[in-house]
Amino acid sequence: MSKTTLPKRERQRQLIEKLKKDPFITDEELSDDFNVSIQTVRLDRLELGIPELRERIRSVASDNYSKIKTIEAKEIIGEIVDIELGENGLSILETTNDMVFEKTQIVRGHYIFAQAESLAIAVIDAKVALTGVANIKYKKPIYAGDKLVAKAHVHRVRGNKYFVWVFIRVKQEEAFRGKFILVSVDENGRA
Amino acid sequence: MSKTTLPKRERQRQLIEKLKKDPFITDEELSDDFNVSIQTVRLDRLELGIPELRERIRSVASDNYSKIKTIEAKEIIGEIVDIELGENGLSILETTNDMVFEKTQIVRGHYIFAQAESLAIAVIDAKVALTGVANIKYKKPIYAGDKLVAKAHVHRVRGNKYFVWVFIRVKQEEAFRGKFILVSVDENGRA
DNA sequence: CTATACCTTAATACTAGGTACTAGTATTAG
DNA sequence: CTAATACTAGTACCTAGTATTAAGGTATAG
Repeated sequence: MSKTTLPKRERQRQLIEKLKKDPFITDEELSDDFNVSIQTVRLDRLELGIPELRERIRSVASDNYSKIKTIEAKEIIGEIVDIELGENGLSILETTNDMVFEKTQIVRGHYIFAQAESLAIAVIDAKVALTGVANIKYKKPIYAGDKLVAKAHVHRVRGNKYFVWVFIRVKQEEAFRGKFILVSVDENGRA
Repeated sequence: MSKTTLPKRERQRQLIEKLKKDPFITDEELSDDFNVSIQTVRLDRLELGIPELRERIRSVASDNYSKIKTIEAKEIIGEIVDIELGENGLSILETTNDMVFEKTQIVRGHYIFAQAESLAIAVIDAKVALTGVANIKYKKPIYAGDKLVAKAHVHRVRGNKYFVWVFIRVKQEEAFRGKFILVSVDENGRA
């Protein structure tokens, strides 16, 4: 951008920004960008306590390694602690900071929906299921850290249609209720 | 484990396994584990086409970096391509293999729900919103690769309640419809 | 106007975790 | 016995650094 060199303060501020956005930048590239020597970049990093490229990459990798693992394990969202196939089930979801709206710290609705739907699907005694209809209501906001306890109950079965009710409570207080009509399908996804 | 060295085949098989489970192992550690020289490990990697530690870490990092980014960018699920605040909006979600039930390749309902809810929240002209009630219906199964086109329309506003209808189509065919009642809240999450 | 402090650059020695290559030994099969 | 296969050893080189010492430049205070 600009050819003139920035004052130290500003340069360091931008350095932090830059590496936050993209931690995969070498000192050499940075020294080019800022139009200073590579030593200056290194002094800056030292002052700011920013580790070297390889460490940055390593931490991105190991941070996300476990993170991704848990996200993928989320075929079913929430941990099923008790289930009676075709009858009822109970699952628990510990909400985290990843699940919230930044501004309000309120857990995004679809995580709650996902827990409920996952449990509803798990509880019915069919190979594969599809949500047909859901009628849901959020009763009160849920915050990061809240432990959601979902109870599902198979209300009625008619043909390949399952009527499942799910209630989610936080500290004994009802936070969500949903009625799902699930449709079991064959291997080809036909109802 | 065993002090005796394994036959080459078996060692290489285990090497692959090991690095799959944990890609953060150096050649030196591997040579210790397998009780062979570091050169042997390197020959093995060369034969098997396994890159060096730093490359492995780098790819874990960058793979997951974008993956995490998109997951985190999931403040809004799907890409909003058009929006008239308070009126209507349009978003597109390209479904991927990450989103499906393994057995049937059918996209999990909560992704669809999330797209619809995200758009509904985005379209209303309020700082923060919370889903109060939703009435939804899945009309047909959606498969990995399908492009979901969601249209939201603000139906009515009453006080801090917004009635938003969302329709999702796949190749012009309706796949989902939902009616959301969204509640705007203040900074403290109160309605 | 000079002295001091700070900023920047340069240069050198050293590190981890490799690649690429050459040269060798040990073991086994035919 | 010979050839093939498996393994080990060692060297030169690379990248992206750390750590340290030294040397200039500039701005500001006295």
